Amino acid sequence: MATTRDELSPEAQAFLKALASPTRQAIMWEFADGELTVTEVAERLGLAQSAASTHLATLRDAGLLISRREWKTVHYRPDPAAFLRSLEDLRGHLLACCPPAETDTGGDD
Amino acid sequence: MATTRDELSPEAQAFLKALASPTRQAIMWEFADGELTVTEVAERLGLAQSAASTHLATLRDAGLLISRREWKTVHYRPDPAAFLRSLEDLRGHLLACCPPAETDTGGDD
DNA sequence: TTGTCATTTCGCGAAATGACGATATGATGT
DNA sequence: ACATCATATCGTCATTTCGCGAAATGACAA
Repeated sequence: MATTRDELSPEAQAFLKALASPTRQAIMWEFADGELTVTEVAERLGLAQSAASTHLATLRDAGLLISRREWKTVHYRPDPAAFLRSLEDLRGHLLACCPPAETDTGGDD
Repeated sequence: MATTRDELSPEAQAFLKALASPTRQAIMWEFADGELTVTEVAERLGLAQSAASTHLATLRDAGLLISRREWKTVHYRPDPAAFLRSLEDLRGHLLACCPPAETDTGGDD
């Protein structure tokens, strides 16, 4: 049983704070094309390079992205396993404190 | 199909912003006991009543809580159907942009 | 109507966030 | 060594958020 009434895991907390920003959401959606560098993200989003770097670091720290250094450039890439874990943690906590009515049609998932 | 590469639904956006606050997370976990009034939440969390009211309104606006007025007092209650919808929307978007690698360890759950 | 209780809204100051430009670090090539 | 490119970090400023107390709103009783 992974979820109690305790606080969220630090990863899930960071996950929420990271994705609460519309800018960082937009950054995440860009990764459908695969890996991206800091400069590429900055150009696509119309952000300063420093801003893109900070946001990517936040997303990496939150477990949403993985960074890989290739010579000069750093390539960022989604980490589905990690963010699915946070997502499950979050859902577990929500269902633990606030279960759907038992009188419903029955469990499906 | 509910999820495209588009932006998150406004509900899901509000959901994320609402739960990004540790204080509002703590408020949510209190609802395991059922309905709570503004004053009760303020007392349990050690918050000023006005602060509790604002946070509860934020959570309600984000679809996490439902408010029900009974005479003088307002009773708040979780809305599992709504926040599960936001959770699914969020997961759909993340899986759309960042699908788990097929060559990865393989999905098991 | 007046009075009381619970909640909401307002005003304020402190702290966090997000953007930028400028600078520092790291890696590569000459 | 120096120069260059990509990234990370720093300093600053504007905006937002979060806490509080005080005042306004709404619901009920007398």
